[in-house]
Amino acid sequence: MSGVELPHQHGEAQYITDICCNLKSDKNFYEAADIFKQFGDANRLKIFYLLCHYEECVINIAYIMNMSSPAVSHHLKFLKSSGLIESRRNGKEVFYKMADTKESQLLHQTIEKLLQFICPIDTKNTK
Amino acid sequence: MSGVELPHQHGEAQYITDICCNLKSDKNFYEAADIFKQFGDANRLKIFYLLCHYEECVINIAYIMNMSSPAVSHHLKFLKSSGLIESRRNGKEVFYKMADTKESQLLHQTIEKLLQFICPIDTKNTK
DNA sequence: CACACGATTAAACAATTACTTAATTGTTTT
DNA sequence: AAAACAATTAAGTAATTGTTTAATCGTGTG
Repeated sequence: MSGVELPHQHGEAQYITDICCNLKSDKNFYEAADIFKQFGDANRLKIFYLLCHYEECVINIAYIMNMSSPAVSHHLKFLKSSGLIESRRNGKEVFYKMADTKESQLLHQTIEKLLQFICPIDTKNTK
Repeated sequence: MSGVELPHQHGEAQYITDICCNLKSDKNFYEAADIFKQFGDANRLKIFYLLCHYEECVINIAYIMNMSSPAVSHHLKFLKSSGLIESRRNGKEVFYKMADTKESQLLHQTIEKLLQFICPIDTKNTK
């Protein structure tokens, strides 16, 4: 994978090869995109944000989010499929919280920073 | 906004109020979700990643991505609408690159880290 | 000015997604 | 075992999205 010939030459063609190599290995990008996709929906983003701070059962999440249980369950399943949250059953209830992984921590940090950028005041006093 | 009564009591109800307050201010989350949405598509993620490293014209991006110009143009418009990339026209060509903003830098960092988590080997030698 | 080329837009389509309601599963209590 | 409650799954639907092809816009050149 050396000597990529681009249609237009702008002087960076010799370096672009490295990036091309990375871009060719699609799999990693699809996996990363799958994680970002989770936060592309505001409700799912809010649920994850909530679960970064507290462990909660579906009923309470639904109440806080002002959503139906099935809708919440759907989002939780989605988030869990990407390994971003984890669950434990306690009797009739299932508790969800942020997964204890590098990915989740990274994304949580990113979300906090992003919210600060978007509105410094609103997030100033966040616990 | 004090004293949120949750359907189920698990001992954290008194703290959950703060988070509820944040969650109520939907606008910020929708704005954040809009940014994450950009990276929920692998092709758009790759395009942004590319533009974090190089400034390129549409034809070259399309060639590298193995996509049609209209498809690329569509994604570029999408990315630009979120302020993640910027463009300049030079003659017949329009060059795109990562925007010089906190948001873009944050997301770029996050993407790099995430790719490392996903596959440490592939991204070890990335320039 | 006509033409070529790069980029964008429009229209159309297949695929995906988020939600609702209804039905089902799993667990606890009586 | 039956009833009650929490959670999930299924079916269906409206809305959104990513892509293709064709047409249009902008800029530079013969």
